[in-house]
Amino acid sequence: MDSTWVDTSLDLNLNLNLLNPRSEIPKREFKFKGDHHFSEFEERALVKQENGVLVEELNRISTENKKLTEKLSVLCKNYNNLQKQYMDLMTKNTENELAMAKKRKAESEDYYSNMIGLNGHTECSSTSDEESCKEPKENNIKPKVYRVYVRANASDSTLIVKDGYQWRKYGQKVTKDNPSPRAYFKCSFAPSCCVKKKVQRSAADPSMLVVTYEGKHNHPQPDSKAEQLSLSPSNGATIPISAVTLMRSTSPTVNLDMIQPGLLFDDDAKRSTIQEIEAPAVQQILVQQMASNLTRDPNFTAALAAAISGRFVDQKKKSN
DNA sequence: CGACTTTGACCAGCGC
DNA sequence: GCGCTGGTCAAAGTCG
Repeated sequence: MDSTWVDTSLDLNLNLNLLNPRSEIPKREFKFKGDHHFSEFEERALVKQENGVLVEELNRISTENKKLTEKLSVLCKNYNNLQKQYMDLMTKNTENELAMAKKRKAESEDYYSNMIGLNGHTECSSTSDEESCKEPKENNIKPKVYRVYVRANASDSTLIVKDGYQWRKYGQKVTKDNPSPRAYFKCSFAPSCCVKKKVQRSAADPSMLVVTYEGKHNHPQPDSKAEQLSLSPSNGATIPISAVTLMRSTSPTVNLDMIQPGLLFDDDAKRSTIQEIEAPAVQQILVQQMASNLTRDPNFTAALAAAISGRFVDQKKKSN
């Protein structure tokens, strides 16, 4: 979907002629009209007339603003519905994939036993936290893997993705298929937490960071304020967590013991598709939220009105 | 001084 | 067995 799905430019439909007293609005010639001096009465009448036109125009703009706000909220509603439907569809597809994988697994038990664990568990599910870290390796159970794509500044070499959790970097490696290094992080908030994440720039699109999460946190999110997943600090931009959730929903959420390994890691083709879907999706959400916030904010409308009136006063001064 | 990052060394898995 | 590769360790360095 194109990011121009909603026009965010504030077309206030200001009749600039309104701001230019030299055009349609009756010219104010207070002092002379030929040899004729306006009387104070005539002068007041002219001002009154002009004020009337302005008030009328202001009312028209307010009405139009209301209409636009309504249209925007309808658009948001429709978008949310579509997103919900899309999520449902994705969930169904994932379930189907898992079912197919199960079927294949049953058919070719030998093949899968060589490639992956036989146990159906996909998460650290043991009773103690310590065990939850060790057991997957011992029993050949792979923890749940989430892959998230995050847009980041291409010039920023740091592989830091703030997601609200506390991470300790324990390694960095240049991999074969990607010139940019891969950084390895462990959750450092709780010593017993075994969640790891890998961050690497996408080979296809250096502006995208590929974040792979492994395992499940066994503690609450330490930074509750960090509901937004922000990009590297240098650019200061943030992506709302809803956007990331959406991205995750489109990326292959996989259970290693169910899906053929090739489907999981040979995902270059998938990745390009994912990027095509995700990048505009994030932009849409940003645009949507910005527009929604702006139209709901009374301060913004007040500031807008002030700016318009200020500009009008400026123009008037200039024309005088 | 403690927490965190960097980086070279080491290890395990895999293919040939 | 050997080499390649990804993942991890741990000592040294850095920073607040």
